[in-house]
Amino acid sequence: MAKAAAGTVDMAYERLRDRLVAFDVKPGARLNESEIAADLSMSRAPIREALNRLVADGMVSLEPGRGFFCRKLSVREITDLYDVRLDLETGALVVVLSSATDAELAAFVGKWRAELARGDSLSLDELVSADEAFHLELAAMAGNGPRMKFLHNINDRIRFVRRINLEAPDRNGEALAEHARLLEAIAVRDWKTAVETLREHLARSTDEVLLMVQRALARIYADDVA
Amino acid sequence: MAKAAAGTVDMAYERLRDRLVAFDVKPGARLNESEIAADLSMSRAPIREALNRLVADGMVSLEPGRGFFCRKLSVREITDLYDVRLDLETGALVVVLSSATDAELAAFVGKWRAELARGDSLSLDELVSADEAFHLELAAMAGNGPRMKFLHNINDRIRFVRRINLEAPDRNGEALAEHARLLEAIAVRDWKTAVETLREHLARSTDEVLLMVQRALARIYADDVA
DNA sequence: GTCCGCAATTCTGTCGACAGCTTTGCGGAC
DNA sequence: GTCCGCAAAGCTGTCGACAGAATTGCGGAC
Repeated sequence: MAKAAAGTVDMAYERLRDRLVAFDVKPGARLNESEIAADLSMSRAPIREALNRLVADGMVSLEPGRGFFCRKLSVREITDLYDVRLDLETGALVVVLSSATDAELAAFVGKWRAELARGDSLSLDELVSADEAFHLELAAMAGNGPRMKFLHNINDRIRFVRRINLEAPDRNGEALAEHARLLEAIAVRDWKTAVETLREHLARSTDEVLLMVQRALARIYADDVA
Repeated sequence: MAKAAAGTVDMAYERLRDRLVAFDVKPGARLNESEIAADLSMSRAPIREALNRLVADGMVSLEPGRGFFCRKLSVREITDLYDVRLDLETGALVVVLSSATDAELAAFVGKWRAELARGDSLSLDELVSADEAFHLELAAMAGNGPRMKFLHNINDRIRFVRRINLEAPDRNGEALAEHARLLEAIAVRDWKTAVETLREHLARSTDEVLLMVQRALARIYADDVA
């Protein structure tokens, strides 16, 4: 009764993380281990191990004696995460502009020029993943593993509201334009405008985030109304 | 047979993390669950849960079917972590200088002026924790929870080599001087020199890190020679 | 002396069980 | 009608056990 192929805990971790990212579980709700175990057809042990990983990720909290709880959705946390993301991506951008080869830069710019060209024809989901991929691939060129891990963690935690933010038609057009501007600055290694554009692109006022979170909560609790 | 006071897993997590931070376990060595369980007087279950948290922290890796292994000590990872730390602390510094009240700034500056004044009389251990506390408290003033969690994680992962770096007599004097300079720039909200000083303070060349890691490895494997 | 292969041992990964705390839900008092 | 308290149910936290894979160590072949 050893393992199932390769990593039963990993599977539980990924599936639970996906649910939490999408807020399939309501914020602050308790996670019933037995229920999850039955749902994923495994024992409680691997579930608890996966949940403990998610505790370290900040995706769930553990109240001793009471169990695991879904992360709350707070304005403060989202703005904080956006701030950290800005720091990490800015740092990566500077590294990339100063140390990437011309070929690497050209490949990146070429690929994303093409992607952006057909930006209007993308569905919302495609647009959201393209947005995330753009930022991640740019940062990945800096070749810093730990930074990428932090960025992935941040992306998981903000994805839900980020998606909602991009739903606004004017906002996603704006985002595409900002990407294009950033891309052209990168193409010519224009350090200053690239950083400035990224800063403006990622800057989120508390008011804006408040709105995003409110809409997110409405979405999450929508089916309770029906 | 419920729980012991408050969080058996937490205790295992903290004790294991302390060992891993100090490289009481050799890099790449396999962690024997039964052994650890016996040592901490508990079952394997909470040990495995704690280890899974440490996987998410990047302190151990999990090879499916083979077990948990202590993190390796690589030059690349240390430089990467230093780079990320620089980004995070720089971001925090900017926030602090632009949004902290005069009273907060004065309190911080006053406290650390006094601390730095008696810097020469500190033992190495005290100096190391003072160094870490200085940076953490400064960053904490930005009031960003996630960023602090990332910084704590980074500190845990670089502490061993950081300590060795501070052992060099000239280096720790240098560090104190840099702290002092940074502190005075903060006192007058001199944004530019503060950031520049921090940058120089945290900049680590690959060669320098290579030396730190080499010394670290020598230290870790020292008892094998005897 | 070295290398290969097999057997014994060790360890992981998972499960089911159980003790005790938390919560829930009912019933009675006021 | 509301509130308090108690009993029943549910869930967590931990343990021991076991099946199967990985490693180790021995013995024989060359």
